[in-house]
Amino acid sequence: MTDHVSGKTLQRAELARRTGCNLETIRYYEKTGMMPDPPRTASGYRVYDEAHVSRLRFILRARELGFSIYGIRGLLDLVDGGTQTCAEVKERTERHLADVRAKIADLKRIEKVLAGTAAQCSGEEVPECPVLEALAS
Amino acid sequence: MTDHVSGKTLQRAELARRTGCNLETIRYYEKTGMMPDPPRTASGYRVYDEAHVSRLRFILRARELGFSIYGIRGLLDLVDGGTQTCAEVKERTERHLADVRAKIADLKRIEKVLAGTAAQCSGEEVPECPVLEALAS
DNA sequence: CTTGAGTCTGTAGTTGCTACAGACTGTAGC
DNA sequence: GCTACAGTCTGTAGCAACTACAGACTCAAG
Repeated sequence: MTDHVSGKTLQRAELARRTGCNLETIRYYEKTGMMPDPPRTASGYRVYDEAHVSRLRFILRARELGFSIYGIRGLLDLVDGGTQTCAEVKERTERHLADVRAKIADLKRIEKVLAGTAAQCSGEEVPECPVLEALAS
Repeated sequence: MTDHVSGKTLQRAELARRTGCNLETIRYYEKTGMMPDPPRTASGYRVYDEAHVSRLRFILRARELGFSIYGIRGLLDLVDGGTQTCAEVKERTERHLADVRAKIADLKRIEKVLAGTAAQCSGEEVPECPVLEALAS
């Protein structure tokens, strides 16, 4: 662990700490090909640099925005593919945006039902609970 | 399969068809204790009745409303527990409602970011894509 | 030279299903 | 009665997207 190749190098735990990513998740992203296989020390320890930090942040940010692994991989392919075809990125983003909006609509429908039935509850110990009735009917 | 005990009896496939539930999911709900172990024919075939249909519909409806298996199990316990303490059902519903609302808020935030960045896209093949920039920064 | 923290690997667990494989059963036609 | 075929049975493996071990190794400090 005394490799000082060029610039700052990080171990896995440091990368995790700096990105807020779970330690094991880093290995998972590597296994799934989203993160590149990092160089290793003679004893096999992974060595990361600032490029890895950026890459991981990109992935985490996309995750935060609800992109699936599959979707992120697509985005990364575009990034890695040299020519970044903005139109394609835009299209994917908008498709994802449509998904997000559909999910919001779904949840709002659910919210309405839940709020409506809960509001009917007296809170008393009555034999008929409006929520359970709503679910059963 | 010539058991006519009392009332209409259904096989698994019929129960699935009538509730819109996947065939295998029924077995899964049985295994996880949400559906009761149904009686069997001499040869081991599961036999369902209208009570099972209702129960399964209850479960599916709760799933639709985003309750987790764990949450549904709680609801079912209350149902099965004789005295249905409405107050408790209400409390659980409201807790779930809060979860749903939090999820909506989350998705709205995501929507905003996605819509904002996508709007900046020219769609042209420019070297800097605003979406990718937004993710990377 | 030992101790303790960090890392390595592979694998199993999570949630909520879904989809098999391979054996059995039930029914209809001939 | 026999055969074909659909339906059922079981256990187990797979999906996403991680997360959490166990058991072996390595590294730096005291």
